[in-house]
Amino acid sequence: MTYTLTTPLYYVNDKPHLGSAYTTLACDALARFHRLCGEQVTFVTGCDEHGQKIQRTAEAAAVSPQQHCDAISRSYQDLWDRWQISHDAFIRTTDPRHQQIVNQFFARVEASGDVIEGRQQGWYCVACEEFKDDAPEADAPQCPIHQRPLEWRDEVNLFFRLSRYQKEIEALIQRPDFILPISRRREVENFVAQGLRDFSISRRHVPWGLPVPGHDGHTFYVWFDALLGYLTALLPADAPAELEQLAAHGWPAQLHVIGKDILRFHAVYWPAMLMSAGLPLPERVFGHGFLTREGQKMGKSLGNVLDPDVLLERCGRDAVRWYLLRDIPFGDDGDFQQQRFTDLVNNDLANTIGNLLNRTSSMARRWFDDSVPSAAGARDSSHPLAVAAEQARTDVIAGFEAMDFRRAAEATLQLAISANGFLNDQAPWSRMKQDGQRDAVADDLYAVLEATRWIALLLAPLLPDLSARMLDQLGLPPLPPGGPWLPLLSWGQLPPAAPLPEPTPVMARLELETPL
RNA sequence: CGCGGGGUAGAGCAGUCUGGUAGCUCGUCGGGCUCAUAACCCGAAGGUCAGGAGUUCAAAUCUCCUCCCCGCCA
Repeated sequence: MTYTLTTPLYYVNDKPHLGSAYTTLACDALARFHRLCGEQVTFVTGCDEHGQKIQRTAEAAAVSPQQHCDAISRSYQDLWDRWQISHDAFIRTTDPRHQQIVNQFFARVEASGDVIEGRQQGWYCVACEEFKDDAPEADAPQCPIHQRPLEWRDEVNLFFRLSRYQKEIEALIQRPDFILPISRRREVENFVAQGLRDFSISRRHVPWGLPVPGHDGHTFYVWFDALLGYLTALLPADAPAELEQLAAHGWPAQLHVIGKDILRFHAVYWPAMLMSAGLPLPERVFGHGFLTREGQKMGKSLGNVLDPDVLLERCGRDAVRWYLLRDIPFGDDGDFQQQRFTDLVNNDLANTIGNLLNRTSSMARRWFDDSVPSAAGARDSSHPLAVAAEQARTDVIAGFEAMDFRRAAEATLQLAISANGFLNDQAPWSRMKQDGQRDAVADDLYAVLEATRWIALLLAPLLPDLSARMLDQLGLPPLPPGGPWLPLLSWGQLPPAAPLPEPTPVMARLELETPL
């Protein structure tokens, strides 16, 4: 069973922002989950590096487009390294292999009779790399997204005959799981229902692009070549890049995760292009929401941009991952609120989970010779915490399968809450003072330690770092990245009498003195 | 203009399809405990469910109207 998933290939216009990090983090959690379940995962990310916008940005910075792309693309790779993103492939559309794939793909599309010449007239937004629908006679129209003047274009371009795929696309987007979340499907349906129009796939006078074979002076429209990056990414670097090899390397993808703004490209244009080239279609496109900050759109003009770099440095991987994935329903728009961020991280991670491990380990070490107490009834699957753990496992798995990170996170938390409650009810600190209670206390502490082992395991896809620290604190070996995970999730596997390391807090509380 | 989503406690959300004590998380307040990272456990306060009209024994939930936010329309 193989599982291929992709982030968007990020446009290298500027350094990475939090939105890109959000998408990538979510994919990372998904990729880790599927690996832990024993699947062969290919997690693709990368950069989209062509187009007039890049060219101009480079010019403005007085560097060559290639230098510009190298630098920005480098910053993406660095950032993902620091976030410990577990991607298997990082594709750059300036990779020479990519040109080969684009050429082969274009040849197929052309052979299908889906490429025609047409004259494109209209107002163009370079920032969007898109033609807009403003009337030709419009006076100095502006891009509604970028608030920048549109440029008038009148040129002969190559067009992809999207209109031929009306029926197929209509059928495709009706598939229940193709566009997720379903709330976004209607938008696409609406768009398709208006009738699909052919779209231009080449530009003239844009030297920073891949040349279109057989059409001098044309370069590919950036979106046309960018989407194909998903294919190039899958092919091994040490073999010739051939479309024929894709089936052996994980195509079709099971999932494209994207921001809601580029849903149309992925749910309409891209499948039609693949159909034209005779390639299988991805199974699912998930368009997640956008992040605001304290209720406001993040933007340079407002100066309220949250830099993923700063977030990482000041708060750490676990905190940010937890907040973004546990608190924002994946798919919906979300608001980053610093107060809630620190509240949740401190409550959930430091207090409920971290302190649970800390307090239990302390008691076990103090009264049971620095080791895991031996257990009798606590290893039985009918123990109340065993039952709670089973429930948590079920919910975590269901959560990940539904791409509902929040559900997975809450289920894990719930287990920790149950364990804390159990401790308070049993009050081992009191019972230790009574005669003849030692074995009962041992049993209780064992059960709670075993529950924390489960918590650590269940946290692995979401918070790999914290998970590893918890396992370490329990005296257990690190989790092998490819699993097996499920076999470890059976009650009573924590070895009794094993030594417990001296406890140190696995999760520090966040104390942010100043705004992020 | 058209289409779609939304307006529920201080904050973020669920509940609306299949009317009938308005629920969750965080925050706030009170109590308990003392093993632990000022932590953990228990409890409480806090809502005219955007506004108006209607249907009904009964409306956050159904109908109509109004206001406000947000998204889509290459």
